[in-house]
Amino acid sequence: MYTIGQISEMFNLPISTLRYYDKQGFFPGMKRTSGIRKFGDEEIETLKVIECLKKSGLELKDIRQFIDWCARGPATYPERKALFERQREQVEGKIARMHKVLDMLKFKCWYYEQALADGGEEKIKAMIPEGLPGEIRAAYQSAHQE
Amino acid sequence: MYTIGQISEMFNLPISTLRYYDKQGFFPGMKRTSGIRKFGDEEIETLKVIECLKKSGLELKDIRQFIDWCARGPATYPERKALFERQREQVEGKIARMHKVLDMLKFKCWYYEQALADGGEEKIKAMIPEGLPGEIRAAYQSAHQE
DNA sequence: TCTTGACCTAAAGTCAGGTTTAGGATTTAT
DNA sequence: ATAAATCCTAAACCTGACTTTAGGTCAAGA
Repeated sequence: MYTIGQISEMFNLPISTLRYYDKQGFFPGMKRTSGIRKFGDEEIETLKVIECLKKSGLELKDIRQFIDWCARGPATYPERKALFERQREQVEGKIARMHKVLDMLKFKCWYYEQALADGGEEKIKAMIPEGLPGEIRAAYQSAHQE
Repeated sequence: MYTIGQISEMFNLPISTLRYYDKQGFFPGMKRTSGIRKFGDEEIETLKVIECLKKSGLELKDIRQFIDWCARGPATYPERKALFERQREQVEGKIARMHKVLDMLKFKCWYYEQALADGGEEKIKAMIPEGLPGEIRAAYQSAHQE
């Protein structure tokens, strides 16, 4: 069993955030001794899931909904499964979009490297898109499609 | 030249957002005819860069800083280059973290599929982590390390 | 015993990034 | 020429996710 301060260090989250999560109902079974919160294995796993679902783009109220499903037992397995499948798709899409962002950034890195070497942008601008070197052209086109 | 409504459709952004960006100084050279905004190629490229930098995790005030650098000419090439290199690293890190999130989600998808098949979680919980099938064990361990 | 550090609550405050509202002006189609 | 759609501004409002404040309780070491 851990105190709020230990969990704060463990997860690198402010104490105020942990209290806020508790107030929002994320730790329904948490024990206390004379008012002081005791975080156990269950709460630690919950925090891992909160972090995961947050990073997947879910809002706290929807994470709260998941916590409620957990408390309602096996009858909600289908909802929980569907949630994770949905978030999995979301994250797969997100990663794909991030690769496009990365292509734009790669192009811009090259662009300013050239601009710095040439002392201006005119020469580069005239190269877009046909005259760009192969790898850069691919990044440019990936970033500018649609 | 395009009206705000056309740009709104083109980028799938609310008109109010475009006006908000304008008010924040993102289109310093934008023309108007009798008060009505005219978006040109420059503004379109700016919007693409805003979208890219936003998705890379940059705040609007830092994107605004970049716009100001652009207006100050070639003297700021080093700052602009450094910005894109920094954001490129950020996004590479972000993608790596998203793969870990994805591993957690894959594990949870499998978990609830099993729970649904078994009618309970006891059997699965007893398998963690040694008894898990290879691919699932890898995802579990990737998601639970540190 | 006393004091210091870690814990507690409720309620108000903060911040980013917009969105809505209210009241007009302009442009386009009929 | 008039009606409908689209544009404008300033200012107030909103949302999510915390954080800070103010005032107090608890536990462990000197």
